Amino acid sequence: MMDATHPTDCASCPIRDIALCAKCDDGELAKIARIKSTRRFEAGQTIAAQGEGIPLVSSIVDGVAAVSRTLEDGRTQLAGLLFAKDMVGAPGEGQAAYDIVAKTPVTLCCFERHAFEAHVEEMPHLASRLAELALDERDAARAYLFLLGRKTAREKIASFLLFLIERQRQMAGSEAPGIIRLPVSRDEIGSLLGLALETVSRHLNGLGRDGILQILDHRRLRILDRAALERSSGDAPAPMTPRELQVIPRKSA
Amino acid sequence: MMDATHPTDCASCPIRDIALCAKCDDGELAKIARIKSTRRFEAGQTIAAQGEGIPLVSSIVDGVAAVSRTLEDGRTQLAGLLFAKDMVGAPGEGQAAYDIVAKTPVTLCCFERHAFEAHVEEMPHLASRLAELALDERDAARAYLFLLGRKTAREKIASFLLFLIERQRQMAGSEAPGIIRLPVSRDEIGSLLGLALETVSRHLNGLGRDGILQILDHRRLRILDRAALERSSGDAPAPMTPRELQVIPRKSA
DNA sequence: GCCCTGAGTTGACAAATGTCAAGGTGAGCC
DNA sequence: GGCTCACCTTGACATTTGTCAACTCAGGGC
Repeated sequence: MMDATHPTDCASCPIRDIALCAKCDDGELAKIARIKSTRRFEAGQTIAAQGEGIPLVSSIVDGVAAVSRTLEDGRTQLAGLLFAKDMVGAPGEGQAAYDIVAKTPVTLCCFERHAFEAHVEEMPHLASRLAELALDERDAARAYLFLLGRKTAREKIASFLLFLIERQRQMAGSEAPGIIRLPVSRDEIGSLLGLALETVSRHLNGLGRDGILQILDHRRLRILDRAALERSSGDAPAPMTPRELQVIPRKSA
Repeated sequence: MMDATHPTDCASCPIRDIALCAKCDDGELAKIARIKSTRRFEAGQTIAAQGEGIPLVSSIVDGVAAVSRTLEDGRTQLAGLLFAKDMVGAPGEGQAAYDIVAKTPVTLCCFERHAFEAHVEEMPHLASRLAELALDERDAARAYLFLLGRKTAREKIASFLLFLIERQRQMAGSEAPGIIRLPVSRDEIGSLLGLALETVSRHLNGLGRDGILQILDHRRLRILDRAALERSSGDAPAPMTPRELQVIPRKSA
């Protein structure tokens, strides 16, 4: 289920400044480094399973994972993606609330749960950083909810692409500018957006036909017209006519 | 924008055991009580506005609020509901990420931000409780995402009702058992579920015609057949035929 | 090379949902 | 009482999207 442990150096850690340890000074860092290990998962491997206890607290150093749920009949429903700095098991979580599955090769920075929780209680830096990260993830989940509200399939897909662009920009240098790497299949994009995989395929190709993007291969797109993509997302930088205060109508069926 | 300040007693606080202060001992409680105040908002009032700084850190003591976003043209999109114990401004949040609007009368327990943040740094109980609450809210937002994935309108509505039942059960005694109070209009339910208000109305009445529930008035329902409601929610306690591992198909158009 | 598999694409059709429009109901107010 | 207004309901119709099915394409193993 998981690869060997690779101890690594915090000084060269790509998420040193944004991870749980971001506020720790060198002394504190040395303390938690003692209970630290690095783990690697290949695409497709389950990092944490719903209902199982997680003996580790960890953050994603590199790669993309999905928050998912497996139904009794074996089918899978996705509810979001996790990127560098996102936490996988958190202190105080008795057991995982859902599955976390690697969608690309994922590197995790892990701490032994029990020891980590003890450190949290004595290092205010760590506790408050933990709270900040948890609030960030809450806000990310909410932002994702806004991405899905009352939109057409095309708008959802455009929004999703913009979301990926934003995420990939944050962890800079991953790809040539203007290129999006899709970490998931058409079917999984459908699961993330509540659409059928055929609908995803059609609208992705539709955006291509409209000259907004170019499909390089199944997992890579080139954005040709970012402004048009934004207009397609339905996230109204808005018509100029101020209408009465009302709830957003879904753009169509 | 907000009512007068009403100092109240923590000993009789309905969220004493689940709020930010849950882990605080009497001494710590006394400390933070000094910077505490209670505020009340009427239904419809904006508690926090997107982009504005929030000078207070607070938790909902009673009532229901919505996480929402206002588009440039004045229309509103909802992305979730907030109940007792949920936080409204959190420590470390420079400014609100979205609007928070009261949907019923809401009572908040508020702390002056700057002083509260200082307390967080020196009280590990407070910091770790804050992190727990933030993680809870992250998980609630994710659970809500699962509620929306690849479902028909009827399934979404049934799931939403079950979600409300669960929330109302937690803050016990609010209503006779089997009665659901809807904190929002049909239009707002539509915004929460990504549906047209007419679709919400039709399926709500459809559930009524099927004997699953009874519409008492626009804001109150009686659940007549909880098991059938669960079956209608699409959250598969599942057909017994184990199928191949695949992504959940949307149940229909 | 060949076959097999998984993923993606495309088309035809059906069904669910959105849109438009008309009408109903209840609360508050004069 | 009888307004008005907001909210809800209901119907008819248009459109999007899902479903089913066939086909293509690329990769891996033998």
